[in-house]
Parts: sequence; structure tokens; C-alpha cells
Amino acid sequence: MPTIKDLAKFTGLSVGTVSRAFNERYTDISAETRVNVLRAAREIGYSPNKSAQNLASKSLKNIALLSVRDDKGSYIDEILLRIMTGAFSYTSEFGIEMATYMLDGLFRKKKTYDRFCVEHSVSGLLLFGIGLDDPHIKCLVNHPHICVTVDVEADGERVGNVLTDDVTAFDEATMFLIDNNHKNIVLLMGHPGATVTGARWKGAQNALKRNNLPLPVHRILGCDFKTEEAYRKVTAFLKMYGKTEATAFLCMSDSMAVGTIRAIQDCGYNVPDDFSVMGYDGLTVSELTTPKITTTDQNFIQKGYMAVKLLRGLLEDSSEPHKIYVPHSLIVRDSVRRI
Amino acid sequence: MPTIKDLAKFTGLSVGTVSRAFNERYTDISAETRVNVLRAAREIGYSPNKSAQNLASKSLKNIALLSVRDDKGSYIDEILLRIMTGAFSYTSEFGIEMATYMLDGLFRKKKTYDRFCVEHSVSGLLLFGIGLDDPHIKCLVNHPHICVTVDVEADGERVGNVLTDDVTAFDEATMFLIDNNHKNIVLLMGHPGATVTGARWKGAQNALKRNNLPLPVHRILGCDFKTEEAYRKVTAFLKMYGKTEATAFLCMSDSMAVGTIRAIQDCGYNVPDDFSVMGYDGLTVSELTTPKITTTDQNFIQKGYMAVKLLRGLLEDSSEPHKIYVPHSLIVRDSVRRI
DNA sequence: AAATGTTACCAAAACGTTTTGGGGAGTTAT
DNA sequence: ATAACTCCCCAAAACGTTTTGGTAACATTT
Repeated sequence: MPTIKDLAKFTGLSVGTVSRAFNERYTDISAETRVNVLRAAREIGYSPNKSAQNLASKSLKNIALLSVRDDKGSYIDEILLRIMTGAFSYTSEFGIEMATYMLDGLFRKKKTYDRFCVEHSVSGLLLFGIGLDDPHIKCLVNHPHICVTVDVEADGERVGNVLTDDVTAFDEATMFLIDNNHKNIVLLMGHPGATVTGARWKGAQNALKRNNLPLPVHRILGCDFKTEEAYRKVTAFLKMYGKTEATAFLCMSDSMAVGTIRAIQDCGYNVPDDFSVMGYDGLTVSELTTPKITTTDQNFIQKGYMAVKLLRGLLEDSSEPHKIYVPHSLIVRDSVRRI
Repeated sequence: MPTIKDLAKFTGLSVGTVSRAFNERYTDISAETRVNVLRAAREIGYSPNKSAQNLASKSLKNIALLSVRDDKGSYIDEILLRIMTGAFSYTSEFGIEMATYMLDGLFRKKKTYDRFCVEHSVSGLLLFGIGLDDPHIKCLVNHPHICVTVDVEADGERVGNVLTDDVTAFDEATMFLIDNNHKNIVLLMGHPGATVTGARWKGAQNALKRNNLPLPVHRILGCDFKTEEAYRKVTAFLKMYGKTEATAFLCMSDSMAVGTIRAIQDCGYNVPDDFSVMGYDGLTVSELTTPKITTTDQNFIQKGYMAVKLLRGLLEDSSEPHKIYVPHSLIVRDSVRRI
């Protein structure tokens, strides 16, 4: 593979001049020479070596998407899939490259995000999948590198966040049930450690309190975002109380809504005639169940898109706004009935 | 961020010795010195710079997963998702790192895979998503770098393939319909350029011919793997022939099976009472429809796992077997009826 | 006692770029 | 005619590693 030296020899120019021919920002090179160099490069099949570039220019703006998951469990789910889709649609639109790394819990124990950046010569980091319990999240605050988190609130001079306004969104979801005359609502909670669980909890409480509706403890089901756990807890609830205690199930995720519907149906009840169910997230599953689930679309694809956009903005000019709320939308389908 | 020089100064050793302390393969360094260096590194927060390493050691074995998609269409689908899951479960198991790049059609026009490797200092490439029409696929044959393709047959000294035995698998799928007394089968074809379409076509033909069953042209529906296209073509077919011409639809993908089922139901027929439907791939959707789809699981997760494994094997010893067929399995569910 | 081997380290070159500090040739202003 | 400026280009240092060739110190063999 030819190097820049070969190209310099081939064109009869110096190495430095050839380098400048490739970097648009330099003006002290004649247009003619530049096109000559580029043509010659194509001719001999030269293209610059990324590692050498990274090494020589400390400030190359290459970006990486980092997804850190717990040791247990699958690395990738539809949410990450959608975020990545959005992110890559941005990079493709603007012709930039982005490496993606999937790291497990082991990583967290050994390395900081900071060090990861140095090792891989990245100056912009996209973080997804980190929880509140991440010990390194604190380091982000005075991180020398720019980073953007998705669905995680993290403050700092050089850190941006792309978020859903979960409090408002879940307030609206709750209101949708209330507006349909549901007064006795069962709330299916997400993972207790997650930021989003707290925010959605707050949204539900706001709506409930505003309407003077109680939420007794036995109507709060901790299901950790999991389908099976929701199935189990809802089945138990139904076995214990039948139709006496509630008319609607409000879930903090679609996956739990799927478990809820299955449980209701397996107990011999009908959705939405006997019980209404609301999901949250707007994933594909919510469209494939019978009945289709009424849910809130978090617009993950746009989140991914905006995250890269924000990252690039921050890389250029760190006075950009640091928090972006992407709009959510209520999708009314068939799992909620007016009573 | 401290460099190796800082660490050398800190420990009172030379740069070269420090470097060797990190690379296990060197023996001419005392065990004591090695642990001292590693401890000191932790103390001052040093970790080696990847770019410098790549530059200095031509033969670093870092690997990348490359997914190249057409300009149009989504970058990521569940298949890629599963392959990535498998791939990352391997890398995590063995504690290695793998970068993932998603590139669009533009890339194909400008660059070769070869050049990509050089630019990014990768010596092992995992290729996914390239079609038969890829102009660069030919270059793979005398590629200086090791690469492994998933779901694409490509020969070469240094290229491995991870595949499903599509001919056999689709033969078996066809036989399942035949064994259930279906004689008039409609075949929904995939993208004409794709290798897999050809292989599955051959499998169907084998089974059909063996049983002296005809497959007239009007029962072959080119649907390009797409749900909507399948919906349209099947609707048209049903409008034209009703129940006279066929009892079963054999789809080359689950996505087309979803469209087929929807079309059948929207035309007022029942699955599987009026028509049977077979899918292929074993994706999540096949489990969420009503009725659940009988399909062939391609085991994409294991494909991803095996691909990285094969890549590593080839990187160590290129005399390994170059083609790996991962086992598929028929999943019998509710969309096929015995008649 | 000299020759040989072994161990544990060092100094310096190399990898392929970018960037800095010049500097010659030509043009314009004094 | 000299000075000042502009336009292009060059030479060399720098980036942070790995790797090569060498050697001082000590142990072992003859």
C-alpha cells in the first residue's frame, strides 16, 4: 500500500504539500497542484492512514458510539437498534464516519470513558445504555472530551444530553387514561435504578394528584421493565383482586405491556373490554399484539440522529445548548377503552 | 494524559522496556519489573494509545465489523441486530474489542474493502450486507487482509464464509408444506440479486421436482423481501384467483410472510384454514403475528458468534476450514394446516 | 582464567501522518 | 531600485508506540 511519501515522490512534491492537498482547510496551495495530487492519489491507489493521522493531529474530530450494557442480558435491543439507525442516518447524510463499540460490564470496572477516548483517539463520544449506577458517570463532568448521552441526565461543561421529557410524557399518558374515565390504575414500574423510572413515576404522580386519584401501594407493581415479570405480577394481581381493584394498567414500557396483555388474556379477561392497557416506548411489538397497544412513541430514531448532531455541534462550538428534548407522541390504538 | 515516556521517566526505565512490560509475549523482562510497571501505570493513569500502537506495529490484530447497505432503506434491521449480538457476545467472552462501521452505498463507489482496512488499521474484517452485485466483492479474492463474510459466498485464500445451507433449509421448508398435503404452492421470491434468493429458489425446486409438483410462473411472486410488496402481490393474486389456484404461500422471508398474512386476512380469508403460510428467517415478528408463523430459524446470533470465531481462527492460522454452515431449524407454529 | 551463555535492560530507528517555521519567486507600492 | 507583500512550496520536528541491535553484568562451562 502506498504511503504519502510514495505519493510525494510520484508527484515530485514534498510530503507536507501533499498532506495539505488533502486537507481542505489549507489555502496556501494552488488549486492546480491540489487536483494533481488528488488525481495522482487515485492513480497509485493512495489513501491516508487513519492511525497516523490520529497520532499526528491531536485534534482529529472522530466520533464513536459507545454502548455499555450489564454483564447479563443481551447487548442489543430494539431501542439501541433504533438509536443506531438514527445516528447512522445522520453520519451517512453528512458523509462522516462513526465507529461503534459494544462493551460489557467488565469494561466499567477497568476503564473510564476518558481513557477509552484517548486509547481510541476519539474526541467525541456518544454514550448509550449507562445507568445511574455507573461509577464512571461522575467522571463525565470534568471529562476533557466532548460527549453526549442518550436517555441519561448528566451535567458538565462538555457533556450534552438527548432526552425525552419523561415527566411530561408520562403525565400525558396517565391523563389519557384519566380522560377515558379510568380512576383505578395499576402502575407497572421500571428498573428502580434507572433515571427514566424516576421521571415517569413523577409524571404519573403529577397527573394522579392533580385529579385527586389515589395510588395505593398494592397497585404499584415493580416489574423491572421485563415482560415475564409483568406477566407474573399481573397474573398474581388478577388472581387476588379480580376486577374489583382496577380498570387499567399503566406500563412504563411496551415490553411490560406485552406481558400484561398476555396475563390478562390468560386469566380469561379481555383487553380492552375488561381492562385497558397503556404501553410506553413505541416499539414494533406494540403494533403486533392483539389488540394493538396504545402507547407513547419516544422517537428513538430521531434521538439517535439528534445525538450525533448535538455531538458535532458541541465539537465545533461548545456554547451550543446542552440539553435536547426530542418530541414524543401519543399513539392511540386499541388497548384502551373509554368507560 | 500521560504517555509511555512519562511512565518510563516515572519508573526510571527506558521506553522500550515499559512497552515490553505491557506485551506479554516478551520474556526478556523480569517478572518484578513487569508488575512494577503495571502498578505504576495504574498509579499515574497511563494506558497505551491505540493509534500509536497501530502505526508502530503493522500487524496488530484488530478486527472490525462492516455493514454495507444500499443507499435507500434502513441501515439496520433485526438480522444485523442478531448478528451483532452474536458477534459481540463472542468478543465479550474473549475480552477482545471490535469496532463496527455502518457504511452506505456511497462507500462502495469510492473505496475498496482493502483500502478501508489500511485506513483503519484493521487486519480482520467481518463483512455483512454485501450483495452479489457488489463490485468490490471480486477484490476479496486476493485481498491482503483476512475477512469473513456472513451470508455471502466468496472464495479466496484469506476469506471465510459463515452461511446457512439455504438449499437444504428451503428444501426442508418446502417439504414441510408438501408433507402437509399442499400441492399448489405460491412462492414469494426475495431480491433477485441476492445469493440467498438463488439458493432458496434451488431448494424449493429440488423439493418440488422430487415430488413432481409444478410451479407455474403466475405462482411465483417477486417481492424483493419486502412486507408491502408481498401484501400487494398477494392481494392481487387473491383478487384474481381466489382459492382456486393455491393452498399455501411459501415465503423466502418472515417479513414477506407478515405481508402475506395481512393480505389474506384483509381479503376476508383465514390463516391457516383457507391458506397456509410459511416464513423463513425466524425473526421476532414471526412470533407476534396471529397466527404465529411457522418458519425456519436461521440462527443469526450464532452466525455472528461463529463469524468472529472464524475470523480469529483465520488470523492465527489460515489453514482453518474456510466455510462454516451454521445449523438451521424448522419452527412449527400455527400458520400451516394439514389438508 | 578465558570463553561462552544468559538475563535484563537501553538507545535509536521506524511507522505515516500533520504542523511549524521558513524562504524563494514574483508582484505591487514607495 | 528597494521594500513590503503574496503565493506556493519545502525541510524537519513532532505525535506515542513497537522493534531491532546492542551491551553490561553476572553465571556457567572449559
